[in-house]
Amino acid sequence: MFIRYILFGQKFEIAMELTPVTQKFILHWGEMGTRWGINRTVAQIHALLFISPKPLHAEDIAETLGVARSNVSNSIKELQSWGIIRVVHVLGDRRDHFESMKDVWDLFRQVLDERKRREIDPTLIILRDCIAEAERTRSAEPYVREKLGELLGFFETMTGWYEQIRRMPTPMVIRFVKAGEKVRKLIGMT
Amino acid sequence: MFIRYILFGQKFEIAMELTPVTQKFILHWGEMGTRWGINRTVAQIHALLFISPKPLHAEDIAETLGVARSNVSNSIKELQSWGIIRVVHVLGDRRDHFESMKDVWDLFRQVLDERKRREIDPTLIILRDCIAEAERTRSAEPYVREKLGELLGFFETMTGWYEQIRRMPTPMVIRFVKAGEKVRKLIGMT
DNA sequence: CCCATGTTTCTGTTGCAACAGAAATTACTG
DNA sequence: CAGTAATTTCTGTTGCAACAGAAACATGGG
Repeated sequence: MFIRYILFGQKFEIAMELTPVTQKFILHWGEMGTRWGINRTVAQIHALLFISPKPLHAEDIAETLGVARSNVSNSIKELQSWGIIRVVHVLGDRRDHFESMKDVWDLFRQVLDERKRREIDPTLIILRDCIAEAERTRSAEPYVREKLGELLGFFETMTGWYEQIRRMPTPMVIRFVKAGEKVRKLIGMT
Repeated sequence: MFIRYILFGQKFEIAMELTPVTQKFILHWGEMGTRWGINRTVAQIHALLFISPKPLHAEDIAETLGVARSNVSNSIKELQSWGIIRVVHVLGDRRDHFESMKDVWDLFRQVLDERKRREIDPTLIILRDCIAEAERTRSAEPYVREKLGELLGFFETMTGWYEQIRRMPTPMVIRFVKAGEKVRKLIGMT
């Protein structure tokens, strides 16, 4: 969010202020992030890149959000690990520029995929482990085994379902979701 | 998780150790909590109550998990605010005992409801606000308006869909989810 | 009405993620 | 192969959520 110009053969840039609307959105997105276990700054940077019409470089981001350059660097790395931003290059500029995944549906799918990989899959493993060990050693109370089993069943059903959705192309997912009422009736009849 | 006994007319209780399986589960659940923006201790307490065959009182919980009594008190309040644990009373015992919602599907539905109420609904409001203001003042770039609109559309579609699911009784939800493949085909044909 | 038991609130402490700024490293250019 | 621009890594700091323990408060029973 800089304005760039050249004067007497020298480059200048001044930080462009965010509009109130943009600010409000970025701040809210940051708060939402914290509620979902994502660092506030990371979420803010993502919000900024998401609504930015053009890719931004790290200095831009640092200046616009008022955080340290190093902080941006690490946050960018975090966002990359989530696979939701990528590096692009601008002609005549050596600096890395970053842009967010722009399609909302793809974006959320990507986040869900990552969360599944990082959190749900390990949980499935742990639950299976626990159940196996409880079964083997007979140490745990039957009730514990029962409950862990129910939890595992739940997660397995849900991931299985997600795998289905996951394979659909975006337009089909949208159709699927929007057909909620219709589907409900169909299933109700089954 | 205490063993209680009476000796020479005096009550004794000793803290019962958690089985390795139970420990493993509680610790993992705690970590999962932190990843989703929920306090570790809160999540651990919930895990403990979930797999406990009988309601536990605060002292029990504090002793078993090795945290301060006051910490348990506040965490309990937090869990109650999520609506996933409730107070029960045991005959001949003045203390409050707590038990978790026991049905996995109900439990997750409850959590989803709360998250929607706390996070999604406010986000919808903010987004509508932002878009309205951008529309009114014409201050924001068209691109920003466009992106905010897409985001709003996404959230509206998803919440609309969730409302549908929300109204189904649990067995129907399960059927619905398990019928994933079938539904996919139905929609594909639509 | 007082004592015992149980719970919540208050207050000060602590551990750690988040962070800034400096230093080191890497990549480019003329 | 300097010299500069860009980025990452390192190191020390800080703010705050999480927490423990004490104090205050509530409740029930004899």
